[in-house]
Amino acid sequence: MEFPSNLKKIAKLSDSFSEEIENFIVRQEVAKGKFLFEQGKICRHIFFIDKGLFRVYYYANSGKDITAWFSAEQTYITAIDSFYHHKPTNDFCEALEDSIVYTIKYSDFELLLDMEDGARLAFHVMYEITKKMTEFITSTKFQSAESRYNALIKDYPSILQRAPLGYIASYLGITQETLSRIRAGK
Amino acid sequence: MEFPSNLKKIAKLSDSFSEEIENFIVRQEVAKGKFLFEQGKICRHIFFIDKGLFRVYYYANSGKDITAWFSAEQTYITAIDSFYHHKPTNDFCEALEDSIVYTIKYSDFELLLDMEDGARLAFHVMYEITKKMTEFITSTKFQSAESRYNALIKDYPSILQRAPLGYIASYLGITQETLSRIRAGK
DNA sequence: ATTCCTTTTTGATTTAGATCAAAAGTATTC
DNA sequence: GAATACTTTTGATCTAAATCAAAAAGGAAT
Repeated sequence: MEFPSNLKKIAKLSDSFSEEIENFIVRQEVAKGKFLFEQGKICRHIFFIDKGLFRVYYYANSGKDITAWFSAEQTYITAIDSFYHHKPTNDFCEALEDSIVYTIKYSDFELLLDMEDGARLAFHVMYEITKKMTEFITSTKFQSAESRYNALIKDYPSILQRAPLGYIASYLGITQETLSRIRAGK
Repeated sequence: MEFPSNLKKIAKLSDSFSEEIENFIVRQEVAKGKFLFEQGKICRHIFFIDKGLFRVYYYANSGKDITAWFSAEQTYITAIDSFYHHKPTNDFCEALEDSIVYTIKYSDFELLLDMEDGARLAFHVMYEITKKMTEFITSTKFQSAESRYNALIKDYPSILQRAPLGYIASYLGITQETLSRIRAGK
């Protein structure tokens, strides 16, 4: 299992704890088009993506669906508010490719929290999520659509081959038409 | 001390741990205009605001300063990447009012992580930060300047009396002129 | 008061990106 | 292959918000 050994290093986990983790983590194959969580339901897991690509999205009041996030290899996804407070989420998380994830369910996560080094894991996971959000927020304020697009393909070059244009556009907060024009070089 | 007793309930901490916390938490008065952290320096604390108001901001390439966050009573602030990895932050955090904060330094935070219930604290703090960010990101995508403004004053009514218009405008990602016109009702 | 300085408002113009609409490409299925 | 659906591009127009500029309104200091 690739995942815990990476984690152990990054989150500075002890040998015993990272062995222990394996008892709680479940490997899961997710076919393209399947969902990790859905609007109206409770998200009961944290997911670590080993392979594949996911899109988190929601429906705006206007009715159109808006991409909140993409998540690919070596990142975490969950609907944090739903996971933590056991309440329905407003988001969908769909596999855009056949994927493999490692999952941990809330009750096991709670057990891990109470173990030695559990805090390091919790903090690490939340840190990674927070960092991604911080970068995104900074990248949107007062940046033109074009520079946001350039920033995306710089640190995520494969996204263009892997996701439809419309999904990418709403992630960037622009319309598909505008994104198409940007790509064409105006 | 008000802070730990709140925290104990919210983050489901044990009696002994929430007593223990008090040994690590330092109360600090921060005069208006003073900084909790600054660009180029390492942010070595997590701050919990008991009273007052802070603005986190950075300088864009254009040279203008942009408000990343406001933080008022009962919220946490830190420069998470700097705090976790001991590297210089890019942000400033300035007190907009005479304020009182509770601080914990990294080395003590590490000690807490290793204690029983430390994970609950870590997860709780990070959860609160993440939640705020998620809401902000959702509120910006495809929302007009006016509705973003309305959303802000709805869950933060006092901000108008407490922060200059220019700071609020850059937080919303709009110019001060536009915000002024929105307030005037066009 | 008067002056100086900061913050906010108002006005005129420009522009990035939305919207509406249709055409062109690319896949998938029969 | 034609027929069907998506997906992406191109075109024309419209609009929200930026930009540039200056006036007004508040505060603080003399």
